[in-house]
Amino acid sequence: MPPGGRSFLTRQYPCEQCPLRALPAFRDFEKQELGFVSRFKKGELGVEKGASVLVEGSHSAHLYTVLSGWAFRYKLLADGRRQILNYVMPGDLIGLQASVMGEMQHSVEALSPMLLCVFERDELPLLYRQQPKLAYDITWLAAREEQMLDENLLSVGRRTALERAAYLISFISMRAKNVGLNGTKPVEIPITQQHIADTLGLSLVHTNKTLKRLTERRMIAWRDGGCEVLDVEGLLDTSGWDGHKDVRRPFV
Amino acid sequence: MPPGGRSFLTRQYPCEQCPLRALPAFRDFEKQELGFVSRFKKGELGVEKGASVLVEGSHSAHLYTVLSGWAFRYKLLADGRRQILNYVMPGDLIGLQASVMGEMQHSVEALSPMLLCVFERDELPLLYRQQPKLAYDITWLAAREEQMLDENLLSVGRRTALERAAYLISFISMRAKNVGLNGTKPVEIPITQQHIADTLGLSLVHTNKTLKRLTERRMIAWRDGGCEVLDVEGLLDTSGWDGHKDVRRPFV
DNA sequence: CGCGGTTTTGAGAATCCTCAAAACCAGTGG
DNA sequence: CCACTGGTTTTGAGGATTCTCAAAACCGCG
Repeated sequence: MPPGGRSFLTRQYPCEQCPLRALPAFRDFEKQELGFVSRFKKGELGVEKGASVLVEGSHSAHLYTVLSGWAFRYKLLADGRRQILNYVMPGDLIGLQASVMGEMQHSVEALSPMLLCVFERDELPLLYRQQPKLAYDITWLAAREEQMLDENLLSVGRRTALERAAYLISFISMRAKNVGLNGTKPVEIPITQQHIADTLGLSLVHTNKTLKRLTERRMIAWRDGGCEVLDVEGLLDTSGWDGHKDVRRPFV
Repeated sequence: MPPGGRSFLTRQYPCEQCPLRALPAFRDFEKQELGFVSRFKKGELGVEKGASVLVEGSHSAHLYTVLSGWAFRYKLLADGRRQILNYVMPGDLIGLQASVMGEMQHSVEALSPMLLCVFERDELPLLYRQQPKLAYDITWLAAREEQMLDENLLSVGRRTALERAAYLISFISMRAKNVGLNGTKPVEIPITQQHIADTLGLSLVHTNKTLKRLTERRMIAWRDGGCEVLDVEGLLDTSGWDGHKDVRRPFV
């Protein structure tokens, strides 16, 4: 049972009918791979909004793939300062660090209700032995996470507050659209300005004033506790970011 | 041939006599793994200080493990602002992103003369098929890089200038000591204050003033174009960082 | 209606930036 | 041997950004 309470177990989605597989963003599985993953998967874990999925310092016995919902990864300093490292969306793998290296060095918290596929950490070596292609996919995912972190670090280190905010929102928005969150409607991101502040490395007050400028330019709007993205092109433009090429990506 | 000029090829160190293997920081290989890596290795590449090892946007056909020397990974914004993402030391793998995902999203530049083991990107799938343990090691290395980036991002986003500087220098120093750079003498880091500034997300001037405070506290000293670390404990203390547990780590 | 969480606004203070110039230092060529 | 050069470090000063403190406004929910 994960820390942070409020969770439940189910077994609703057999891998053969995985809702993610239908999305064009993800690569197809071979039948044999599908069979392996199906055995590899131990069930589904539901977590409520605000619940901790993983906490820093723990030795989680599990590895998860997000089926639905949003979350974020973060670290804390001793006095409570928080840095959000990245956001987690459907198809993303969480807990790989602990699985591979032994201990979580960051925490993960749900931004919305989530459904997670549960895998056993101890069976990862088996996957590497029997499914080299899947093993390669896992490395692919790790490399992608690293790439996103590189970009985030560039942003926090070298972009201005306005550029940072525009970059972050367009980045999240594009990722969300890519995995079909919110369907075709304008993307709504379920976060508070405090989350944004803790991602950008800014104070809440200054973040608010920065977002106001984006709001005035009609690029975003704040609706019932979330950020609605109105003009991704405009955001990309003010951030000075190219955007991602969305290649077809693997997941497990 | 890598971009950035000034490089040469050799074949001096058979894997069986790899100088890294003697270090206590690295795990041992089984004979069979050693044989594979030995065939996997195509030769050695020497690069001079200041040379580009990899550049953003390229599709490098190679993957490297650092045998000796220092380097750094970085990204640039369109107007020239630079963010250094991490430093590269012996035993580190570089170019994995391009190998796995197709294109480099960052550049790598040598801080000192370096010697690199050269591998073929195209043979990586073969490694995954025949050597699951090595494949696992590569994932381990990717997860470790991610972990370092997380910590760097926390630093740049949430630590004060003084904490950041102290964290960075103690971090580099501990890594360097771990892989035996500079032997047992106090670690000397071959970087300029501009590098530090671009790592911390600060201006050169403010970085200089911040480093001066560390110098006055006798924690560091600047000697012939590099940073000498005098008091790691003091640095750790002022940074509010725990330091790394140094587990025995793999390399390829 | 009251409550807790979130957003918004104002204001003064601290941090950090840019501009500018000097000092320093190793290497080069005269 | 010395002057010159380019890169790096150091210092000063004014200005912009960002921070903290504080309070008000807003809003969904019980």
